[in-house]
Amino acid sequence: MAEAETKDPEETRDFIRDIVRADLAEGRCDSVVTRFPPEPNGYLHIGHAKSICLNFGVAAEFAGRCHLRFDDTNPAKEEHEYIDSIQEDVRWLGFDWGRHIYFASDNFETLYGWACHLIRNGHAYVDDLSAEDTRKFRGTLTEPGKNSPFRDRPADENLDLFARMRAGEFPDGARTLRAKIDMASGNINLRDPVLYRILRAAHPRTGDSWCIYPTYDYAHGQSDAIEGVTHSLCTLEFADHRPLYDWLIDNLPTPSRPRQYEFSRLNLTHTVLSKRRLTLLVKEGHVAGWDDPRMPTLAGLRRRGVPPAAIRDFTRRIGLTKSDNTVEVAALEHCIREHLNRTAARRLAVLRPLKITIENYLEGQSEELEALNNPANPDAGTRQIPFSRELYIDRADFMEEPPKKFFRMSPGREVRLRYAYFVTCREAVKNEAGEVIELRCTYDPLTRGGNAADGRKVKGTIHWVSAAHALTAEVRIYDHLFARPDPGAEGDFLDGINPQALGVLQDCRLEPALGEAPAGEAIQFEREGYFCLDPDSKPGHAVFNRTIALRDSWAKTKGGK
RNA sequence: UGGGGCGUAGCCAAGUGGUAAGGCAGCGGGUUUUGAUCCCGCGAUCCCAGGUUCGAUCCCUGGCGCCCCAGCCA
Repeated sequence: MAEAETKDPEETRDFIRDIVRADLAEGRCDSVVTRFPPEPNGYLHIGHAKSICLNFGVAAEFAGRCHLRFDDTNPAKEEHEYIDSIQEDVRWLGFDWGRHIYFASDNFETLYGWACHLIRNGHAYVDDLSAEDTRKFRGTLTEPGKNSPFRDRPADENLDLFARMRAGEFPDGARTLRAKIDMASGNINLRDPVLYRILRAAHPRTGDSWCIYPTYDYAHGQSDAIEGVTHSLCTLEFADHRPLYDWLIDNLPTPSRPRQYEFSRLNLTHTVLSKRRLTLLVKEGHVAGWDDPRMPTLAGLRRRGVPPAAIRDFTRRIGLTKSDNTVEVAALEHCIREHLNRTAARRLAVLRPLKITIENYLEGQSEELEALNNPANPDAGTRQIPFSRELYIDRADFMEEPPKKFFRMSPGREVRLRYAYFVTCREAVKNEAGEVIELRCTYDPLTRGGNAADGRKVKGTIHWVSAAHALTAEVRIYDHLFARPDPGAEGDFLDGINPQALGVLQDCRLEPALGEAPAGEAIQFEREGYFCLDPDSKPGHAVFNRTIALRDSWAKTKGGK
């Protein structure tokens, strides 16, 4: 039922799928092999979801396969925690790499041998230039670089030096292995790019068995070739690297010839999607962690209660092109509401309780009323909700002096309590400070279930909960992490953090059926939004996260006035 | 004054020599025991200027604008 998702190659069309389709049709490859290649130096976010859905999606649609490969070539930044979280997040998103999990580090020995191959053919050399001098020799965007004085060392000397780099004879940064291409190229990536650097750092997988590590440019394409990847899909900023990608494949005895294609990365309003910035938010404590529900990380979205199917649908709807784009969060929010509306069970919960007393309802009496679990889905069945003399309604549903078009409770007005009775507010009781602390009401016994025997109508329907039967809970309300749509467009992006992004309501009252809510399951609190139980919950202290509010056109009219 | 990429509605995005899909947002209206959902309706001198053509968003030429690249990060 939730399978509105397509497996038909004709359904989703974009320039990448067109290329794959043509390659298959014209025999340039027998089957398609893609890969999702994260570096384990942070948590996955919704931008990665776009790439994951593309790579695994294309593989599934064309009956190929998609590998999960970790580009673990920089032990200075990588951690095992990330290797684990990435796998968990990809699985949660709904994808399965089967036995095809790989690590660039598995290829270190092969890569080393191929580097020697490059040296022997005069395609690479050991350079003694410091990092600073390397930069100086590289030239600028408009001026060509200069050849390193070490550029023309004989192959034997290079081979010897390279072996000694590996053996640990030189300090970090003392030498590099560079491809010998063209220091005058307009493409800076071709100005003798570094292939290996000396770096003494414990690697999450190879430990301290290496002190030289291949760079991305050297490891990535070769890993693709070793795995038999046919279509290496990456984001636009790597387009400049493609000539180098191809040059390496051309000059190495790789078992296959992968092709790289680039698409534009996702940008979303009201949040940040750069690993650097997300890491900063976590490390500096601006959020509670990578899985903070305000974060655009998959872990954060999961904890927030966003269904993975909504994310998949979102990535499909935004399309795939090479144009820079910033998608409005509203588009994501739409997908979330759409999926939740179909699946979430409905419950009544009062977030800001205001007590009301039904004066003509007998003290000590109570009854059970039947309520639909999901009006959109009859199969979801019904449940019983207790009703009694003392109830809670939301403070926002009462106004002593209501403006025009306010359909909720106010003195003298009759409204419907959902699934219960019509009630009329007779009096607002105030404290010394003049604040309304209780409403005295009467009910019409002939409206049980919410329909009047005489057919009279009522403008508003509000939710409620029986005071004596209610559960109390904490509810966390989330808003956009950044108030501006474009954080950091001017000044430090951290200054744009929305202080209102997290709001905590401590004294919420829930209908009893909510006592059985399993963690993570989406529930609609009627007239409020979609919520799910947070793992912070303890016995006797439930904590709910608001995944997303229901659309609220009343707030719009009210605010627009 | 180098190299690469991109310019179709507020935001995504199809299309392609014959006169502009769809989604999101917005705005109106209808249904409604969630002011939700659902349903209906409304928006484009296709970056600009020349040229080719019976006809150009699409082809050609020249502009303009935006993004990326000078890590021993990925």
